[in-house]
Amino acid sequence: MRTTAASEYGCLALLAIGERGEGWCKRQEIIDRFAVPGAFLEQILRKLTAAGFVVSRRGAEGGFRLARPAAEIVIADVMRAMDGPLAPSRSVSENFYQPSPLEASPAYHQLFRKVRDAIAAILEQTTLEDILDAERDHHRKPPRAGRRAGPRPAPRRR
Amino acid sequence: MRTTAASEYGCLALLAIGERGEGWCKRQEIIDRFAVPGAFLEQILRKLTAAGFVVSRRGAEGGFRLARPAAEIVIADVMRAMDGPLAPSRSVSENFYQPSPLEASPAYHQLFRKVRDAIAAILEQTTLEDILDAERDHHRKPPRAGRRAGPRPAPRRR
DNA sequence: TCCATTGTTGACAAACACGATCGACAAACC
DNA sequence: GGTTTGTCGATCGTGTTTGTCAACAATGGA
Repeated sequence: MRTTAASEYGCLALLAIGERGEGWCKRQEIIDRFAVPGAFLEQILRKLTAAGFVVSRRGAEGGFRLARPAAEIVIADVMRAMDGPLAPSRSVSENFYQPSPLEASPAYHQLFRKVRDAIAAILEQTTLEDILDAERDHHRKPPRAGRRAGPRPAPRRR
Repeated sequence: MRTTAASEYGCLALLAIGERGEGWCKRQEIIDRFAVPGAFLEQILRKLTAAGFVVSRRGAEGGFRLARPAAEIVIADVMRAMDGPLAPSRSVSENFYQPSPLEASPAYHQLFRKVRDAIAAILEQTTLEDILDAERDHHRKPPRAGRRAGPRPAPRRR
């Protein structure tokens, strides 16, 4: 039940790019920050551009920038663009359906659909902005064992 | 975020074996019922045996039988035995941990862990007995478009 | 104008996992 | 003994994943 490295790297790249805000984020910055193989990242950035998550600019002072507000970039969409289906089996995928012997068992079919829905529910509800916020939060308070107290900051939902 | 065919076939095999109750279920029966490639299924049955889910008997009238009550066979364990980690990334796996660049981002790391937990929650809670029950249920009432009483039959989309 | 920087493109290739097959063998039953 | 059925180990093609490379194009600055 694994994602690919491409999906992980893609998400991380968006994080690095998003943190730069209006500025242009160079590929090299991403490489330095997350220690991902540069030549591979290049391919991933291409995909992110093609999928419309980021825009690019060449030349000195070039780089990548988000194509739209972070709040409008849904993680589920990012992973689908990189990886294909979120669903554990294509036979229960909304967007990439394909038949499979699994369908011969209604019970399993429904179980797998439940798994798919659970995954989708989380990933569809999370935007890049949520990630950026959480990352900033985490920077402010060094990683402690206990999770914060107090009246939670109102879960940000799109 | 996919499972392998081996995992699907393994689950289906257990279903077929479980349905035979005390009797010995031959490989051929499983092949006939689910249209899975026989030689491949053999490998899967070997794994299921090695993992202690089923026991086997050779010779004419041989076959496979559950090694313990269906209620004690947890689907999560089955899939782990077939596929490895349930987690979407090894960096958030409880049982198969490995480092990954993802850990450089606490926000993503937590998000992925949430996904892992959601998957595990469903699969750890479901036993083969649940599947057997659901399958029987489904047999009693022929596959109709509408789910029981309720207002609209909720358009079946895939 | 020319150069350094940076993204763009397409092709390529190594490594690995997946899905599947085969042949020889071992037990159980008739 | 022969048939049925599971066991084992090896192998293998294919596709995907991960990663590299070289040539090219645009941008900004000297």
